[in-house]
Amino acid sequence: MIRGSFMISKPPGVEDIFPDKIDRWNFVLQSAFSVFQSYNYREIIVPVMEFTEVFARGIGTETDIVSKEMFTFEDRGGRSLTLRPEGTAGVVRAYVENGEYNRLSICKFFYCGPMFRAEKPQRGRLRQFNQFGAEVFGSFDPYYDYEIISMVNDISHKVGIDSFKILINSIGCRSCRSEYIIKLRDYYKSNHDKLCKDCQRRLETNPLRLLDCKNESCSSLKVNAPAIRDFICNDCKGHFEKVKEYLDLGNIAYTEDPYLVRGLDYYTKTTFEFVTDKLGGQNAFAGGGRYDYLVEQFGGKPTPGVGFAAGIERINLLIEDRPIDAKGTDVFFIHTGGQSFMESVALIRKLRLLGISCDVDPEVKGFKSQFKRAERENARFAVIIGEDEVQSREATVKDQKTGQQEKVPFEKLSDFIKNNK
RNA sequence: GUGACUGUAGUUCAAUGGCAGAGCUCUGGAUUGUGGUUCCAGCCGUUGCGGGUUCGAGUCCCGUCAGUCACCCCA
Repeated sequence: MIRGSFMISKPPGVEDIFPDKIDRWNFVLQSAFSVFQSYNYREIIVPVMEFTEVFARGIGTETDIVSKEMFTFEDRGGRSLTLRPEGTAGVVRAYVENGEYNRLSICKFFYCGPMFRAEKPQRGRLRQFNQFGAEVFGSFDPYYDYEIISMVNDISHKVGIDSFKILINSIGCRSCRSEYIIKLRDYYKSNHDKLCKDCQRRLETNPLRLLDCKNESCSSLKVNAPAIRDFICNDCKGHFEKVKEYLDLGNIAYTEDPYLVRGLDYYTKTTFEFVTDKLGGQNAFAGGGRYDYLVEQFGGKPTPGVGFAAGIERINLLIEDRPIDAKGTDVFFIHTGGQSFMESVALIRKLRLLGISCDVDPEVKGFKSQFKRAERENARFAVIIGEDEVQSREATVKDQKTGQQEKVPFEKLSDFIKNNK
């Protein structure tokens, strides 16, 4: 901080991302995009801001996300707006609002962008964070559950995440799940006194989450708790078996976790999470599942769906030791000022118009500092336009990798760079 | 949101309550116009911020802000 000035700082839990981190960022996004393309998914861009109703109805008013983690404010007309805490609800709203289900029987989308949750920040847990994700609309087929999981698996390998586990579960459909929840609630009610305070509240608000509690006395009750797999209907059971069959076929290893319960109410049947032990408490870097009633909840024609979202910052943390090629400029010009600089500027303009990346320091400095700068800019070539070169109309081109240099006439410079870079 | 810990130069870290320092980075130089290694020199601070105790506070106390970790939750 400069003395006498006052610091304007960023709000907690948001990040500035400088160029040295952008190479890794782009590598992750490009890897994801190329996998999306290989599965024939197409990009959709939806607003980061929606009417609060979109998330309240979509995600569920009793969830942690909606009840305490949303950035919500009023517009000037007094309508309640919210910065999106996740991507699916907005995509579903757009799908329904534009009547997309009338066009194609199956729609496959991917998206990426910032999400916002008012949580207490921690490493790998930000208030503004970025996700990419995908959604499929229009099919009950378990093939698509597999396709989504397979796609996340491919992206994870492609970006170089060393060790991760895929947890999968089925939480049933509308009918069998509610039957299960009644049984679950009965079981825990009879053990009400052994539950921690949080769980006594969960018993009313979100009984599925009882299975998630790490409190010792609560988790010991889990052993004898009714398990969802004993309650799901034949349809859900068959669906889950088929998903696993596809995963086996694709040689994709997974771990069944009968207690995997996700914090969004819209899921049905398949849920999954990609987890790692390298992110502390933030162990999931991707997650998703099926949501067969969400579209009709938004007033659309009943249309099933399945999707996932992955956290870009968390993925970056997982691969931060992995070297990424840093892109530098093609040519850094070295000059001695005056006419030498004027010739350089003219040549730079020509090369740039031909798509060759050039840079130069306009100040007159020693060769030593200019070469240092060329090094730092990761230049492929250093081109010297000094007094001798202006006289002979030949540039001295130094290959920064080999250290070799040669004379190249001004008019042949662009061809030389193009052919050798 | 609850609890614990941390906060010193651009950065990584030192400094029994007694003159705020080092490595790296950065800038310049080591005989005419050549980077990465080496050597020399230089720049960089109201010790996160605000109070208090003290002859004296980077150090102790209170508050505040931010970060980290755990809980919670999830990407």
